[in-house]
Amino acid sequence: MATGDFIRDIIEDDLRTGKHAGRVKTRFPPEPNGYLHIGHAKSICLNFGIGDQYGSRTNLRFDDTNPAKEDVEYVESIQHDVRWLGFDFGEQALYASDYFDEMYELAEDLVRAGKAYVDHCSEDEIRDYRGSLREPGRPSPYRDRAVEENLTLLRRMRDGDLPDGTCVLRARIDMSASNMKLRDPLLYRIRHEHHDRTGDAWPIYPLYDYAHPLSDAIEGITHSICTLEFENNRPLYDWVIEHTGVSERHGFSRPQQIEFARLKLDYTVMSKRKLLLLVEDGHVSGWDDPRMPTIAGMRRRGYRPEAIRAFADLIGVAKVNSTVDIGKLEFCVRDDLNQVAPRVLGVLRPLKVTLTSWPEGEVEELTGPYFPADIGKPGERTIPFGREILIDRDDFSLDPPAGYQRLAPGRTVRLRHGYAITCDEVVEEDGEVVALRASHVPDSVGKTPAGVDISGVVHWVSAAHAVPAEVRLYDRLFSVPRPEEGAGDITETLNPDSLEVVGGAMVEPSLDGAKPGSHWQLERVGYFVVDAVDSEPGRLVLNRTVTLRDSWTGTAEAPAPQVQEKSAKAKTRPPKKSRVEYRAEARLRDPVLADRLAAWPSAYGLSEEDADLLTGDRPTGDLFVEAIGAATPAAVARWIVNELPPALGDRELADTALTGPALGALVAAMEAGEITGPVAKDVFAEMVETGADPRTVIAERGLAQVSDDAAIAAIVDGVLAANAGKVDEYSAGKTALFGFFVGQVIKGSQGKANPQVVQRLVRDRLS
RNA sequence: UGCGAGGUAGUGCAACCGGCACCACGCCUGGCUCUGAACCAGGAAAUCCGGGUUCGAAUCCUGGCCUCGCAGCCA
Repeated sequence: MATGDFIRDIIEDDLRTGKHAGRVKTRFPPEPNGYLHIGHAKSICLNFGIGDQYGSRTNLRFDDTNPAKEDVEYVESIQHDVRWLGFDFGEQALYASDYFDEMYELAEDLVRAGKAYVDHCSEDEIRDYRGSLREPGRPSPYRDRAVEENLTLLRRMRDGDLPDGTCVLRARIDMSASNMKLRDPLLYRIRHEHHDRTGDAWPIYPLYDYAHPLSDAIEGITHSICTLEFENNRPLYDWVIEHTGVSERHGFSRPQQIEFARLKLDYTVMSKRKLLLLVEDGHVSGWDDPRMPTIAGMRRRGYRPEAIRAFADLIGVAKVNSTVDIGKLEFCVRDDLNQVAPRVLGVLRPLKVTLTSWPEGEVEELTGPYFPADIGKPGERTIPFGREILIDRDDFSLDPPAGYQRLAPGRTVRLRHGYAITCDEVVEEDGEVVALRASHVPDSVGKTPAGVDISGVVHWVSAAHAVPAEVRLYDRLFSVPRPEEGAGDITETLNPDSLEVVGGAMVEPSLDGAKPGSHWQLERVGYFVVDAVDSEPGRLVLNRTVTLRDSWTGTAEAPAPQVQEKSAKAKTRPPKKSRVEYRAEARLRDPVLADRLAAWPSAYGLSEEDADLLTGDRPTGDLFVEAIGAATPAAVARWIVNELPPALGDRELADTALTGPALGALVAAMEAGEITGPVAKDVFAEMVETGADPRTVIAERGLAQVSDDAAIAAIVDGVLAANAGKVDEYSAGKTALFGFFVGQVIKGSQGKANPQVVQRLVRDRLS
């Protein structure tokens, strides 16, 4: 189920143009400093999904460049989670540290080429020299050190001669770049630190901006997909690959970095730091606490990989930062479990019901299928039934509200898969209902005797046969939708009811000995999983994965309050310099432009706005002047203002073959009605490309406007005949289709049909 | 503030070259039902704002507004 997102669009384009010689290769590059969470799952599904789709194996590569923060515990859990999600990265994961030798060699190359230098500034000095968002940085005093000296120093760094923090290796790019990432970024820092894989071999470690592009290039990655916050790093990514020549060295095309929006979810947090805090401060039982958005937590909660992958599919991939409604995840989980979880009976808070009409000691074996008919799966189990049964307290009401479909005094309900029973008597103690006495309706299993009025269906277990279970009811971790946006500590908004342990639950005997990790639906209650950690023979522990959807609006609890506290970050930014100002400045510098602005509106009948746009630079204005010979100046101006920029793309006017006289001729032809607007745009595109003469193109291709009723009517009839269904919809009131018909006719004429004539004829035919 | 990215129903995501605003979750109605589930049918609900180009603008031009990211020897 390949969804077409913007990344796959890029890949398709690259495949068409042969950019990477037909190869597609992606990677997932986690830093082993925490457990994977649902946000990573989105990225994993994206990268591995693309790999699967294009038949290439996706690399799992650990970005292990900072030994101080990383741990083998995480590399193991990450591999386990990726495999559990259903993805294959081969026998071995890869490691950035495997490329340390080559990275170092390339660093020496950079130094030799004068593109990197060793800087002895302190951390504070480096920050200071870097400047700020508004001021450019200043060169470090060490920036122009001799190549030989840099080389010697770099080798001393590598040899471990220098203590931590004495110096760093920096790329020599541009200290005044407006993109801060380009202000001589750090490549290597000294860290006398033991590394899990390279041991004590290296006292220096590369930084992300250096290690990451090199790792991608070495592995022959074609599309390096990362999150939005790395957009500013892309020029640096490209710089490293270009100036080290690493791709060429390995015989690969250069990888392309593409950024997408990371996943955010309601009612939870996603940053590793905050998750770690929840674990360390004991707000949850560990990384795999079922309330955690970690893969491990969701697994223990009972989410299956299928559900997580479906979720990744559902939310799509885009460049807009957005927060996904956690209900979508729950939908995917239910949708998945609905197909696979056998249905069984269990009561959370038992209320004893004695069936006075049922003989003491008599047990009947009822049977119930594991799946409802629409799932279409086989299997059934027996359910013992006796004089004493247990139902859920929630299924009885002394004073039932309107529409209540459960048990109440005098009412009759169906016991799921069993008899109908009627509540005869309520046993109360201290004003509390402690038990019920009821009678069964004879011969009501599988049928309803005439005259019996059944209020609803209720789940139950036999008191004598049921097995006890500990049930853990999980709910969202936070009580507010955006815990990270509040002013204070995130722990202040933790949901106090995110875990409720129900000790006295009773489930049907078939659940005795259920396998840890197995999924069940307790009918009318929810989906549950047998806890993989705490459940053992003789002690059944069930985690509620997700509730059943509940569409009963009768007494539905009020929806969680939508706390809106967006003011926290609603600081308004000062306005930035607009393009108007740039044009105004240009006119200040160049009196010719200023004169043009002053003179042209009255001289040529231009609007102030068009005049402004035409006089921001010389070439645009020159083009205008050269073009107005044959055509009306205002029309030429409109064309330059509206049609030139999209035709230009990133090019400068001077880089195209477009000339003023040719443009004038085109506009004149259009004004004279010789050609239509759409045709003019096509011709214009070609003029920009090749410098063709518009008259020649029009004549040679026969692009003259068609206004002849008969010719157009023929096309109209053809279009209406080919879209009979749409015509019916139109007659039925869908008038928005009018534009569709007009568009089809104009396309049918290759854009040559006079639009007014088309409109008139379509209108005639349709009425 | 310099630079970069972005703004389509409540939510998420589409609409290649200007021509039917798509789909899904959620919500509301109804149907079916021995799960108030599932399933089926129907419905309400959106192009950030202003101006312009065009027969026609979510899409092109233009002005504005709003949001996010960048000043770690983190990634």
